[in-house]
Amino acid sequence: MTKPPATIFALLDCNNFYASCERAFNPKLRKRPIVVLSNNDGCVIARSAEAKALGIPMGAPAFKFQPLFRKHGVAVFSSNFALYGDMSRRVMDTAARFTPDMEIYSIDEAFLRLDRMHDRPLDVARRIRATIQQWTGIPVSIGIGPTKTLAKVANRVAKKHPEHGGAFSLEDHPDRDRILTDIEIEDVWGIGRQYGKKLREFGIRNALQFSRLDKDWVRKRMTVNGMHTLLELQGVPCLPLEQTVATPKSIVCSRTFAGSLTDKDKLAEIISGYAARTGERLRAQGCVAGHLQVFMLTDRFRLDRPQYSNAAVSSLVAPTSRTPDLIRAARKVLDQIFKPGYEYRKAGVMLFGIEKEQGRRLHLFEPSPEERARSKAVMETMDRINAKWGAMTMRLGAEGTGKRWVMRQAHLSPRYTTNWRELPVVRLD
DNA sequence: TCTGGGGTCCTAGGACCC
DNA sequence: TCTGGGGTCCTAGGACCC
Repeated sequence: MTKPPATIFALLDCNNFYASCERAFNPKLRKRPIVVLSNNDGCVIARSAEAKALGIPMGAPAFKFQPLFRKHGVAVFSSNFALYGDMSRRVMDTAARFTPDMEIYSIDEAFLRLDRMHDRPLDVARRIRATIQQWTGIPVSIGIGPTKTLAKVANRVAKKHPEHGGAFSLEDHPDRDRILTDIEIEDVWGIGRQYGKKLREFGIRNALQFSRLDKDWVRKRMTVNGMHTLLELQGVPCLPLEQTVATPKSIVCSRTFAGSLTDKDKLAEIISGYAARTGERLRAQGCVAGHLQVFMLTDRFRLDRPQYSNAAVSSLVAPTSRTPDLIRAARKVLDQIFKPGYEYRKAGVMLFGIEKEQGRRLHLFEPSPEERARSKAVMETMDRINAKWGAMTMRLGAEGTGKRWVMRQAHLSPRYTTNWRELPVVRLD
């Protein structure tokens, strides 16, 4: 009997993705430190290499770092997810030309399988990298290993040591032990702050030490997931390439407001807007939802103010993706949980009980087929218009007519690739 | 004034049933 | 009053990821 050929995983990861997206359309930003801020321009969620070198940490509150930004000429951007999402698609489409065995893991990462190809994995990786750079302007790093977890490790090495040219392979690497020794325990994929702290109490400080622990000991303390991490570090694949896109279990839209809010009608408009956004995403997945939750809370950082938070669920009469149904349910829940006199700082809408619309069993209280077809057509038209002309071009009255005043976005870049009115202009002087 | 948003999975323990 | 084992389902909490 011949052994099945070993799998070879590659992890492709965009370097400082959001910062790189901003830079791709603005050559003046080359070499300049860049930070991208969260919603409301609250905290730093992405940094260019230059910004990291200035010691700006991930999650840094923007207001505390203003002086540093000014002093070093840091280019500051509000997050522009329309741009990042579209750039992500371009990167992924480019990678997919090289192999069909690909799992899009996040907006800026993909796992690929590089066995079953003619050329050496490292050579393929270098070609993928160069092509993505050329076609999209986004720099990526690629790590290669016999398991996903080791591919992650290799990716770290590729990022940290530029002398490898952005691609590094750990398969059959003679010095694997030394490399694993250099990986801090919290930097292992699947081991976060809590487990890291716990492991350090046992004297486990790096990936190599962890990989030599007893399987059952790890399982008992870190669940089956921790055991998988252990085995994967030893080169035993436990996590397969997931190529089918699963139906989401939940869809959330929530925001922290730029200021606080006491007015129930305004809150109702905002929550209606969130319900509409979840509906759009639900329909984009071809799904319907059975339950809708609304939650709201006061400012958790202002302990001198009265605190209140609450959430409640409404079961929809029949699973639906129609925006009016979702808004109606959300407003009903708001009536239940709203308490006057509090300054609300954050609210959100969550859908769950999600299933594919096609082929599902119909519910007793389902609208008639004619009614369903008609409302489906209305929703589709709305989604098409908003896709073409920008989000919220067309919306329901319940969402309010005011501007999106609740969100602060003082440093927003143009939607270069997804809006005709914001295309970049090239001047040849 | 100022600290994001969106997800997944696992386990322990309680309620309930036979 | 004490006495059992085994199974399922649900929820809360805790961990992780980007």
